[in-house]
Amino acid sequence: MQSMADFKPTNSEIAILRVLWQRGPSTVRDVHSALSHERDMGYTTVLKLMQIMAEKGLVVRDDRERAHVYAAAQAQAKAQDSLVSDLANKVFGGSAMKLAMHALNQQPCSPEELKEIRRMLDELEAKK
Amino acid sequence: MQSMADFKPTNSEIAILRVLWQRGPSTVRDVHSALSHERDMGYTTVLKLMQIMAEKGLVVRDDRERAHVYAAAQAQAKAQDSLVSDLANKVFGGSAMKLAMHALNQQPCSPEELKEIRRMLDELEAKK
DNA sequence: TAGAATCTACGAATCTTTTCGTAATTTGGC
DNA sequence: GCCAAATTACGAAAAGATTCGTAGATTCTA
Repeated sequence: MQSMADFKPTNSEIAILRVLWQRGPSTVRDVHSALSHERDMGYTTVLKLMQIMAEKGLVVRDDRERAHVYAAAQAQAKAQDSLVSDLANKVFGGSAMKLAMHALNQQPCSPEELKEIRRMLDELEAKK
Repeated sequence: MQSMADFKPTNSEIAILRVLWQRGPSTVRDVHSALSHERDMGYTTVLKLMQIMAEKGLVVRDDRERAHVYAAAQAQAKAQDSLVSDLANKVFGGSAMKLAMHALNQQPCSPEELKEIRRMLDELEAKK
């Protein structure tokens, strides 16, 4: 079991990971196109960032083709958990529950969403 | 009503805010002492950070005494909300509920905590 | 096959964050 | 009053994150 204490993507890196999670393995051009809708970044800027991410192990690179194909090294859910737990530690004294309560309180939920959460709580309780 | 879209403390700044929220208005020495248990930071490093935070408006400074007294400019709950919403936007497509579900799933909750959450959900539903 | 387009590599500039040393000032103890 | 201790101000170095230009290689197209 790896600790993953070193999974700390920067904001730009998160933006890139988001694209990779959504699109699956992608080239620099793919990512650049996807990001260009929201961000104003040069092509080589994205390239450089992705090269650095490969060095850091945030992404894996397949360079069999001329246009290298990058994929997120971590599953989205796992990465999300790391980031949630990081925030819990930084600003909620380590309590993920407090974090959850703030999240639920600050954004209106639809009745379906509320139901979904209750269902999840039931499961949690059952698993106990 | 201020938008607060610019409330983006860095990690060190969050560590300092945490102390100010916990202790209330504090001097640089207070904060440095509190942080020294977990971090290895020089006194003037903390001082400089807090001066910068005052410039940015993250803290307010009372300089009537020789040892200036700093206080967090935002209530803890408000700041927590900003950071939660920021994370939701960055990695959960803006959905605070998804964030909450990840938080609840990844850390075991006590029965009391589960009850507390259900109570909160009831309130949310009632308020609708 | 020549030229245009596309790609990677990489150095370097810039900007932000974090760090701390030094100087100057004030306070407190003796 | 004097000296040691504590404080602020501030410059600047170090480290980290972001940006992009240019060079060189490969591929595509006419």
